[in-house]
Amino acid sequence: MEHKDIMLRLLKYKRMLLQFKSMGLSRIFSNNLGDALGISASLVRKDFAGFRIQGNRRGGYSVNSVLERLNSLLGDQGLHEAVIVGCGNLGKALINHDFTREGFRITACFDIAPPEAEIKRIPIYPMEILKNYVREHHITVGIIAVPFGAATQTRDIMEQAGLRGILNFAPLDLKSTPQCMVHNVNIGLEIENLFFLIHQQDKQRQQAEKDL
Amino acid sequence: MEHKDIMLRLLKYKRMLLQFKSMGLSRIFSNNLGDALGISASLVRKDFAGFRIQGNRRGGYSVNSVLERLNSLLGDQGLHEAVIVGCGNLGKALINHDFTREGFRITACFDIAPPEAEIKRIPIYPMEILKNYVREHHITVGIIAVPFGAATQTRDIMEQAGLRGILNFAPLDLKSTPQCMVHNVNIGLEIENLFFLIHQQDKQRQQAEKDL
DNA sequence: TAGATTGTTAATCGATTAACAATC
DNA sequence: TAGATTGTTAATCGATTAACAATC
Repeated sequence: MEHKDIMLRLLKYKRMLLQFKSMGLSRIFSNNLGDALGISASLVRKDFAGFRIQGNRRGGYSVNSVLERLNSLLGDQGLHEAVIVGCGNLGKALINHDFTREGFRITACFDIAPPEAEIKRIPIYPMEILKNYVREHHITVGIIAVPFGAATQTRDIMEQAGLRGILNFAPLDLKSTPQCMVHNVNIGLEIENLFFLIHQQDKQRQQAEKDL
Repeated sequence: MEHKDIMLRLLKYKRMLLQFKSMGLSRIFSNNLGDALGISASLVRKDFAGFRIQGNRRGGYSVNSVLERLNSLLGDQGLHEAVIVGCGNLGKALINHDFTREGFRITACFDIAPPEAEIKRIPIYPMEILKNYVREHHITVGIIAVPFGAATQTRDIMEQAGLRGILNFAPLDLKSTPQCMVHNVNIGLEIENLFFLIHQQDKQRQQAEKDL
């Protein structure tokens, strides 16, 4: 968990620093960054120290040099490329979305039965082509946007095709392997969780009223 | 963090137990559940004990009675209802998605300029109506599917409308308040994180090769 | 210099795991 | 009974925070 979390924080530092930079700031304190990200200044300094990002004991950190270091750490080789598997509602929505600001773009979509040849210049191919496409274009990351029932099989096909990372939107936890890392985003579970947490809050507040 | 995580686990227990039940199992061991969810048997037993879910020292847990207890804990008052704000690509995709299996349904969508009057029988209203709608229908949870620039303002409008929980898909972290809890799902960040983790893996493997 | 902030170490905190006695 | 599994306590682990000396 450590690794995954600290990595995410590095990305957040980068985004926040870009924002600070666009606002004209050239120096920043661990304090500011912590506040902006909702974490402690200690943690910012610890993270930075761990990745040999150095500051100045008087004037804080230089926005530019931190960004430089972060870019070299994050492997800032321009725009990344990813593919989508599953051209239903969610798949189409993702195709239509512009992720260039986020640092990557969707180059193709795959489906057992492509509903169209292309959407917004992005081609939709049958699944059989996936493996070749991944090889030829050196794709490493794919998104699963297929229904529940097809997800497990799709995952395995994608791993066999040589993909190294998968973001899964199907409503079940797919497992990672050493060859292929899977992160799961379960929208339904997140919503249900909110209902549950609110329910809990209400129960606690009612209890608190009783106690008076 | 504890609370959020253990709650999510309770939901996962429930889903997994429903699956076991549909497969005809009536009793289950902490062992089985742990394996299925990728956590330790100890943790399952600890979670259960914490919520007074009791098992039998010989025969494990009764699927039905655990489910009963979970349902009463999770406040299983039938199908929950949520609304969406933002009727772009993602908003439309979510409207079209059927979440009944996940325990809730979308009852309405809101947009500053509704592109259509309804989609799949789900009405799309102008933002001005949100507050009244939330009050009249006792809605507690909403989904943000608006662009980056509109997100912060939208969040505040939703809180003022009386929503208690928000799932945010806009690419920035919105903050929670005591009145309104926000969970952020940043798709772009998740994808970038995968690229980054793969990059790290490659660096480590290259290093390992060198060390030979 | 005095003041402020980093870099780093030690303390804290919480979650997970291991171990084992209780017991069905 | 013997065996197996829970329930619970203690140990571990890792991440975060607090504190403070170093230093710009």
